[in-house]
Amino acid sequence: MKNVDRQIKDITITLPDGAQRTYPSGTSALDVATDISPGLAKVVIAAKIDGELSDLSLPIINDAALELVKKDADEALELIRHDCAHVMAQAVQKLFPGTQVTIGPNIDNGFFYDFARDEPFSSEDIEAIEKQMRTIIQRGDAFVREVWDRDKAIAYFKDKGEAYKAEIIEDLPEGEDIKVYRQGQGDDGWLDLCRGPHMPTTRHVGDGFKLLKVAGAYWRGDSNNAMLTRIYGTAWRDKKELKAYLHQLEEAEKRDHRKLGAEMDLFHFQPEAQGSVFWHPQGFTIYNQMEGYIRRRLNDAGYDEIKTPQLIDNKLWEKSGHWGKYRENMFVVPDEVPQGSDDGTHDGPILSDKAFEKLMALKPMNCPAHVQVFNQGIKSYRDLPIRLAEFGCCHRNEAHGALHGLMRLRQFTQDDAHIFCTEDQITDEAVGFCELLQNVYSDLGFDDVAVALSLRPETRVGDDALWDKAEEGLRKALVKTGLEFREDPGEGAFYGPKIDYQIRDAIGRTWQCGTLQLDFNLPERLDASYIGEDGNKHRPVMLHRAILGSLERFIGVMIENYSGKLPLWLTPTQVVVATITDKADAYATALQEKLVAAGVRADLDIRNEKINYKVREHSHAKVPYIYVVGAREAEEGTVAIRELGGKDQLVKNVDDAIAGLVDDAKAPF
RNA sequence: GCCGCGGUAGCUCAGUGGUAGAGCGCGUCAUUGGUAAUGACGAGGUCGGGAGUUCGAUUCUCCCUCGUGGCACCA
Repeated sequence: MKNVDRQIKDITITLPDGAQRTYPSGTSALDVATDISPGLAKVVIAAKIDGELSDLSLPIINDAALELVKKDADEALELIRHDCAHVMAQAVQKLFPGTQVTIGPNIDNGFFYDFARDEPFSSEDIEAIEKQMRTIIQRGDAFVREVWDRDKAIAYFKDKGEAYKAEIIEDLPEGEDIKVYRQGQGDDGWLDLCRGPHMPTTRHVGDGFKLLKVAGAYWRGDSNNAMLTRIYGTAWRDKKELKAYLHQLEEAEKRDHRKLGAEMDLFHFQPEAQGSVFWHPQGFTIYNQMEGYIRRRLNDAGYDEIKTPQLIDNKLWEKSGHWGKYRENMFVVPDEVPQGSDDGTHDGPILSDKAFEKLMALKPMNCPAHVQVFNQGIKSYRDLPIRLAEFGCCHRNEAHGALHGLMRLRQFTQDDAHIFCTEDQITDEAVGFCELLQNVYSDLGFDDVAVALSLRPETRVGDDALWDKAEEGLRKALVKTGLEFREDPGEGAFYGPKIDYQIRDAIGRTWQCGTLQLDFNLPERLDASYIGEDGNKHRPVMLHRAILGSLERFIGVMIENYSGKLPLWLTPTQVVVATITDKADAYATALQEKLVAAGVRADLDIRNEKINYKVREHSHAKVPYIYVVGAREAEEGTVAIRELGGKDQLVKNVDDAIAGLVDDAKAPF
């Protein structure tokens, strides 16, 4: 056994099954594993000492609980990915001397490493790096942990030209161990500043990894800093797991709402209106169904729907504070008739110098306009709460790089509403909203909702008593609705605490859609008031709230969640009546008309094509039902129903079929 | 906005320093067929825009533009 010379005392090692073993102090986890069985020693990759993941080789000084971590453990992926990042960095520096390393953390499903290099990495470079990584892994160099003196470490990295690493060490708190992990010897040697732990050797990384993409990233995530080159990779226990993950990526790509949107003829984008949607008839059917559904829900929950102007004088935006805080995201329009020209060429300046004297802005939010509606007339405490809803079309001047299909637009429609209430009504209103939101998400097929309560930030408006009341009001509401939630101190907006709702989709991605935000600021700025029981003026509390967030974006999320196979009530074309021969044309036409009359979105396909062709085409278009009719059905007054993806047909008489379909196609509310 | 990659027919993509090709789709004709590809023929492209190099540019270079993957942003 190693380290016997350092033996001072015996320590007790407790294994997960409760068994206790005695070893000399300084024994490593690997020693323990070897002692238990040589076979075990071969498959362990790390240790958990008193619950903390550590290197196998680390000497254990005192009594400890020890868990030996094998490749099938959850923690194994962390280790594999992190080691893989080290191997990648070594490969990069071997192939591209002069490249500086910066940071390389694990992320979901993989890792990245940021490098500072003048030239970007080409796809051939990436292949070469991967090849080099395999060489390093096959060599099976041991990861060796060393603790360095701080100044020595800084000097070492500075001397090597690793300015970023030196900077990282300089920023580490005084007194923290500067740990370095070395892998390989001489020419094939490499080391990196690292918190660890690592697996025993590079060979343990295995072959379940792949480099995925190269991207730019700012040093320390700050756009004022230098742009580094980031290489993303994914790593798994073995090739099989890797393959499964890559397959999953492909599947996710197939669901991309932009791709499905084009295939299903739902909408398009074009350069003349970047970031804004051209809805096609099929897509707008979905949009209208969604809007109608939310409208019914809001109406039922006691909201009043309004519509407010698109273009509003910037004076209002100044008053609301948006001009100061949000201007760079606003589209500003001069309130001036563009200049004509006498000769009809329109060559002259479009606007006069005075154009800037009066500016209008396309609204980026609806709230100031809603306060204007509230402010009309005198409100009594008896009128509260007042809930004003609007399918508000907003324009935001988003950075070009941020635009992404329906998910991030410059013009979008919020299912927005503002509740004006008293401080005492906060909890009831929040409860009401939470319930409404849960019902809506559940109707739309999202049952996994994560809730976060964001509390007061450093800089804020409103006194602490108000914040106390507001935060407590929201907390109480969440407890009352029985929703599980997390609290995020300091994450609230400057104008009030908020609740954010995240839904999880069919492939595990999360989307932040719903929100409930208290606002102490805007009623003050825009002088909203009501007359209280005491006959005096009071400020109402304002709640901003949305369930879908953006109608467009939510439809994008729905398309991806359902892979385009939306619930029947949202599907643009619910059924196609398709004929086998033209002998059934008249019967099919009558059937389709009957369906339409019953409120079903039904198309007719009496083209001169074979039934195979029609079935294939409509299946591709994801039409949920195909009603096939031929001479037989025409004679018997029936229809052969083919469900999307199904192989069998169900023959029903026409009236039963229609009644059943109408029932299935009912909106959930 | 920043870094990288890309833009060739309606769509997906191949290709070349001598003005272009496939599959699907589209049109016409034939086919009257029973549940995911019937056959034949045909139309369709200033190869994203501009400038440069060249006898000649879709191809090479530069600029612009749009898209895209990240980063930053998302009061």
